[in-house]
Amino acid sequence: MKTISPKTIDRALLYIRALENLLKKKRDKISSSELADITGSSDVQVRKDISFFGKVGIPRIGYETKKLKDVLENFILQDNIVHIALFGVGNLGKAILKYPGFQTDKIKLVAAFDKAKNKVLKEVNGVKIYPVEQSVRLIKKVHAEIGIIAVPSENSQEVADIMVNSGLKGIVNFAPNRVSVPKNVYVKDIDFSIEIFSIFSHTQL
Amino acid sequence: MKTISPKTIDRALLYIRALENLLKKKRDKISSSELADITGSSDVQVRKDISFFGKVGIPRIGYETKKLKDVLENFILQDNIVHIALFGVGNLGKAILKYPGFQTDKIKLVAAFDKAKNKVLKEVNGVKIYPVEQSVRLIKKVHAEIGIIAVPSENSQEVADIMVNSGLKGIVNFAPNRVSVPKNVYVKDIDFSIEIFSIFSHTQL
DNA sequence: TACAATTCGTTATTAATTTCACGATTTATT
DNA sequence: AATAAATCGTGAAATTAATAACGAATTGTA
Ligand SMILES: NC(=O)c1ccc[n+]([C@@H]2O[C@H](COP(=O)([O-])OP(=O)(O)OC[C@H]3O[C@@H](n4cnc5c(N)ncnc54)[C@H](O)[C@@H]3O)[C@@H](O)[C@H]2O)c1
Ligand SMILES: NC(=O)c1ccc[n+]([C@@H]2O[C@H](COP(=O)([O-])OP(=O)(O)OC[C@H]3O[C@@H](n4cnc5c(N)ncnc54)[C@H](O)[C@@H]3O)[C@@H](O)[C@H]2O)c1
Repeated sequence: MKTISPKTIDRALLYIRALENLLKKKRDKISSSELADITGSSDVQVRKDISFFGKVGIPRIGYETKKLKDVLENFILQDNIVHIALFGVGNLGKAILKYPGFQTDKIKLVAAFDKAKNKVLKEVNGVKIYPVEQSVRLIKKVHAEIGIIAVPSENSQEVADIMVNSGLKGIVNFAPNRVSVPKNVYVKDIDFSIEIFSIFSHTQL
Repeated sequence: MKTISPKTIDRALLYIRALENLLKKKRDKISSSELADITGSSDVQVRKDISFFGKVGIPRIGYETKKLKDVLENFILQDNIVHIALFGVGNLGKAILKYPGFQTDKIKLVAAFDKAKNKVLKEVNGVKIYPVEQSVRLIKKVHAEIGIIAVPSENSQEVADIMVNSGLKGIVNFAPNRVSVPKNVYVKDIDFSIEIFSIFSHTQL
């Protein structure tokens, strides 16, 4: 039994969203090359990725939009809804709370936490902000799976520790430093400054 | 002459920042394995990456913090300052304007643009918000290199076109769709929802 | 019905990246 | 001086990922 590669998963997520958009536009068929254009890939890559999930395409026609979306979603997301807990309701945290992309039928931001007393117990975009002291209990109660770190880097490790104790299995870390977690917890760092430098270096080549 | 790999560049940026932090703490020596721990890599990977830049290490000792930082910076950033232009001063754009990481001695956010009349001509964190109509002229004037797209996805392509016309060579796109640009312009998509799904998938494996 | 055109699916090939293995260098110690 | 310990540097091996090449399937058409 072959295992799916992480790169294939990430591209499949792009395919899924592209397919959703196509469905909204009532496009019921799509070819590998058009899907490649939309998602910034190549037709071969698209077919190769999809082949992992079985034979879903129709030669000479392409893929049925709905069917392909269902096949990909079934494997990658099943009917799971991803529940998110946010730590830090400052500049970035507030923007995240207001982000409609985190309140869809597939993703729900279920709780926010802040250390500052004056931010606590307010509600932003339907999400209540709780004091950090209640976080472990509340996260377990709402069964969140993913945590977002949007606190200053000085506090990122303490937040990561709380997340681990709460049973979160995945973390997005926006603070510009790494946090230590047990190796069964997956951390993805998103570092704006490093991204800028990386792009800049790219343009210098 | 070997060319440097993009992955090495991205890790080198992490090394540089780690070295800066070590210097602040007056640590003047560092081993590949400790640098690996800090940056989430492996000691071999660190040495292999650094070996691209020459023989900078001292056997039995490690690397001189200052020297290694200089060598890496010299290759990757020279003494360039990266100038950024931001499009879209909404929830995310405002957070970015207030982000201190974008006002350092290596990165400067030099201009912001918005379509909405009521946002224009205000100043956030020392950066003035201009009407989009003036963007091409202003960006050329201040010699920005990198643009940030923080507008709704319906408007991302028009912003990308402006960026290309202004001569920007790199773009960070936070809108959840791809934009078309000439192939000499480098675009990095940062898609929060896809990141969440990706992490979630990881935790399911 | 035969043939051309189109697009998928898959194996083979190539390229890129990471990991391994180990020699070389330096310093400390007996 | 010889030996041990630590750490760098690097070619080779292994792994992972991307690309190419091409057969198979389907449909439209002469
Ligand atoms: N603002 C941006 O656009 C931006 C971009 C990229 C990364 N970041 C990073 O994201 C993080 C947050 O940035 P920001 O601009 O929102 O900062 P901020 O100072 O505006 O907000 C930080 C918030 O975290 C809260 N906090 C502190 N310690 C906490 C804890 N232990 N538990 C819960 N809440 C806690 C504070 O009360 C505050 O509300 C920082 O690490 C920053 O470097 C910010
Ligand atoms: N809020 C978040 O945390 C978040 C996270 C990830 C991605 N995003 C994405 O970032 C983008 C911005 O999100 P937001 O929450 O800030 O939205 P927002 O609606 O709060 O702000 C959008 C801003 O863009 C301006 N704008 C629209 N068209 C423009 C144009 N052509 N030129 C210049 N300015 C223009 C609007 O006037 C508005 O001020 C969206 O694409 C969103 O999907 C947001």
